Amino acid sequence: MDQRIPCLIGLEHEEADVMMVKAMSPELLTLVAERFKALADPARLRLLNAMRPGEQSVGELVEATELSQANVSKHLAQLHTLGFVKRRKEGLFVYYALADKEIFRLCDVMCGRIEAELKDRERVLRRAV
Amino acid sequence: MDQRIPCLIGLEHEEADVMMVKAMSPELLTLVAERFKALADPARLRLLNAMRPGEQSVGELVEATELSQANVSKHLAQLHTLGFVKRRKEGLFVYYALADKEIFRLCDVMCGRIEAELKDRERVLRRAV
DNA sequence: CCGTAACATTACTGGGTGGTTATATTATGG
DNA sequence: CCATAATATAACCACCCAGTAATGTTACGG
Repeated sequence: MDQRIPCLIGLEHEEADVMMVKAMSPELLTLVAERFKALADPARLRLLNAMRPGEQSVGELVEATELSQANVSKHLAQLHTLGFVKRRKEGLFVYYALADKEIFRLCDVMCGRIEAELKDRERVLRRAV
Repeated sequence: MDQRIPCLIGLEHEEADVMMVKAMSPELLTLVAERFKALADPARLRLLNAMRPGEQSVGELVEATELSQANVSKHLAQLHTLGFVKRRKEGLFVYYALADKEIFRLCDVMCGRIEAELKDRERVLRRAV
């Protein structure tokens, strides 16, 4: 799990700096994949997004996401199992909140990729005119 | 796509700083989910991991990952479509390389979560003794 | 107690997808 | 040309999983 392998830094072949990087075992990668899978669903991302302003009850999340109650509960259970959200019970209500903000760093990176892609596509379209 | 919503900063209720953050539309979240899905598979993560040292031919990737050739080709096609890898043809061979290193920032965040989780589990175990 | 409200869980089903096997494509050497 | 090597594609199957509908659980109020 903490084995190390060489890794090119500059991506371009000119600057062939090499850094030793943690090699990831297949077992670790399986765990990582499992986490990514939790974020690989629009419904779960909408739930996480709905929690940005702060903790929300299940009912509020149902309303915000326009998903069925059963569906929301199931997705929340998954997110909770993997540690993406924390729960707090208060009477009849259960409040969910983001376990940390790291999640949106991940989303922002993905959004960056998408933006770049859209910009690229736009550039190609302009060239085609 | 560039609408803004309030978002708590400190996660703890004491410091209730609020920042306006980009709200993500369901459409954007669907695109984001699609990207995460590409990373939500052990085989594809192993392929990406195998490209850390630099570009690799399909055959090399088959050997490194111990996946079938057809399987590798299919996964590479997916990763290429979503812009995670770039290809370079040279004679009979096709060389694949990471499109950028951002990908491993993502994986490292996930690894951090897993490490924390393992540490936590360990702590609970110690307490149980 | 009992009814009800909030949430969780179960059983089920349809669509999506990872893997395999077989076949197609492309390029090279003779 | 033809055989072959490297890669891509197609067809197929088994499995997983998101959504739904129904039911279960828990807590509150009267």
